[in-house]
Amino acid sequence: MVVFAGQGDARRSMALLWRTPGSGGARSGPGPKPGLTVDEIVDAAIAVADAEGMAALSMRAVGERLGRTAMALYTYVPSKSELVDLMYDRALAEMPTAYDLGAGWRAAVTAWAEDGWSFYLRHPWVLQVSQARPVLGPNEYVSLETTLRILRATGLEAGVLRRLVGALVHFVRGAARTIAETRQAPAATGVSDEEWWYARSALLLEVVPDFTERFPMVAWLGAEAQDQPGDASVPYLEREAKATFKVGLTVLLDGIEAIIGRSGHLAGPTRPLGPPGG
Amino acid sequence: MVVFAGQGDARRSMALLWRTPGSGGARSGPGPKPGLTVDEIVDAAIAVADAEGMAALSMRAVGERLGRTAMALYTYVPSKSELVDLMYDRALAEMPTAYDLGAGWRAAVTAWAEDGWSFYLRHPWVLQVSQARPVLGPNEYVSLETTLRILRATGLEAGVLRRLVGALVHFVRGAARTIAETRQAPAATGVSDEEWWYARSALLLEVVPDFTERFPMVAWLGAEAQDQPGDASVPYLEREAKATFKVGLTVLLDGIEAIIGRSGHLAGPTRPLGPPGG
DNA sequence: CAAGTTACTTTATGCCATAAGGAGTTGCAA
DNA sequence: TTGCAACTCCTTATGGCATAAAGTAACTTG
Repeated sequence: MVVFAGQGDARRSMALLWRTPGSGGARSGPGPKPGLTVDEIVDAAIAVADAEGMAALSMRAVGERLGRTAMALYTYVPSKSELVDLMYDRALAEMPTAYDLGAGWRAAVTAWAEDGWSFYLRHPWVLQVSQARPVLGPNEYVSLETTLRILRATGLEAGVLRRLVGALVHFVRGAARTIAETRQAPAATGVSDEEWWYARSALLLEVVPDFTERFPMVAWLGAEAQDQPGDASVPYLEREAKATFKVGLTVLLDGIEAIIGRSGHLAGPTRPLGPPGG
Repeated sequence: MVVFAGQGDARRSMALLWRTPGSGGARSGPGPKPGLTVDEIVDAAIAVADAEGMAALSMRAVGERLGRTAMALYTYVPSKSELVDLMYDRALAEMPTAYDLGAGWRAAVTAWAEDGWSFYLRHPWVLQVSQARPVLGPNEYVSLETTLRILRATGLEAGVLRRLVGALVHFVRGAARTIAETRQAPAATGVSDEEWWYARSALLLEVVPDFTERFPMVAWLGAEAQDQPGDASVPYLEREAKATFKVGLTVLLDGIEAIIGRSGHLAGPTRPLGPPGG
């Protein structure tokens, strides 16, 4: 039998994620009582990442917040990367798990997307957790199940549904990422967005005096943006990002409606809409 | 007059990006001749990032590729972050700058999105360059101008157009990111996707024996995915990601058509479609 | 030819994750 | 009751990172 590299570690991290008995809290045997729990460490780590960004998340920073050294954490968590996995899954628990389909799938998807949007803005670092080797934790699946329950109401077949979920998630994450990164930047660099843009656009015109001739469409769009009135209490970039989110979502939902119309005509009687008994 | 922090540095990096005279190549004055150019360094850095990912991009690695120490690079480039900006803008130069609108905007946007897709897969690290403080280099604007020239053909007004560009970019980047991260992972961890998934899903069923009952929709969608025949030469994840990209793009384009239809009816005669003389 | 400028190196500082090796605490078995 | 094994938590490497500081050598201009 082939034993893949790290399979032992994989078992431990799965146990941690799913809170298999014995992986979480108080022990019985000899030795000093644990002064911390995995949950406390995960919470502290989330607090650090929320406040100072993923880049500032170090084992030392988390340990300090709990009155320990960096190395103390390794008693509870195998490595930083497993800690990030735990943070990710724990944060995901904040996502709502039920949506009312009474007003139709479109309203439900809109609510879901808005919830995702505000979730990512609450925890911007989540967007930096790689999806390559996904965190197969309980809340990832709860969240996916919730999304699928909504989208099943479109009546589309499984293959299209699967890809639709992907496309929607790509869009929501991408839209949120813009603001998430924007919000990290001032804290990280000590320069506000206004200062930065003011200085940079002055420099741009200095270095590229013929900007308007070289990039007429860009200049035109920029000029039109100036004209818009706006609530000054919300920074311009945030207002614009939210507007992009709304427009994009409308477009996506309109597109889904179009596909539903087509598949209804083309495919005749629809395929089964879910698992037996769903 | 207020001098913002780092404005001097900002001027230098703008000069580097836009290749203002004196910022690039051979000098005249005393001292040894420069053995390198900024371009050579940027190319070497891109080569490192393409081959080993953004995480492996260190000043040492770039220097080594050029037979220098890490510190030698600081003669040419103010810091690593400026180097990344230069890499970003230089890579962006690969994006096509002209699209035929003869077959309509829909065909052109599709071609544009496909080009973006393959660009991001050629240079996955580009997706890790923060958009918070955008790299205001020439090729960013060339690329934006190109996109706008295509989308102007939709006849939509400036505000909607601006947000549409954002939404499309979010989607393309998001879709590409999935594969980009997937491709980095095996090299970074030494475990192939197949091995990883095989081990992980076995563990999942072991830790969560009641998976199908807890997540019926997820299980259903997973089962349906198994049934699909597929070209075995392309890894499953990549095939699926490409399919997500195609479905999502179709949905977006259908949605744009829907919006065009509505705005035509509601807004009456359209607003000017671009800059004067565009 | 001397002086100043510049390319490039070595060395040092202070971060980071984490391996290794204690030190002290606790429960259980002899 | 004693002593050992297990355990938490600490200190101290080790090797990576960006980059500051200072040194060396090459080159041009006065």
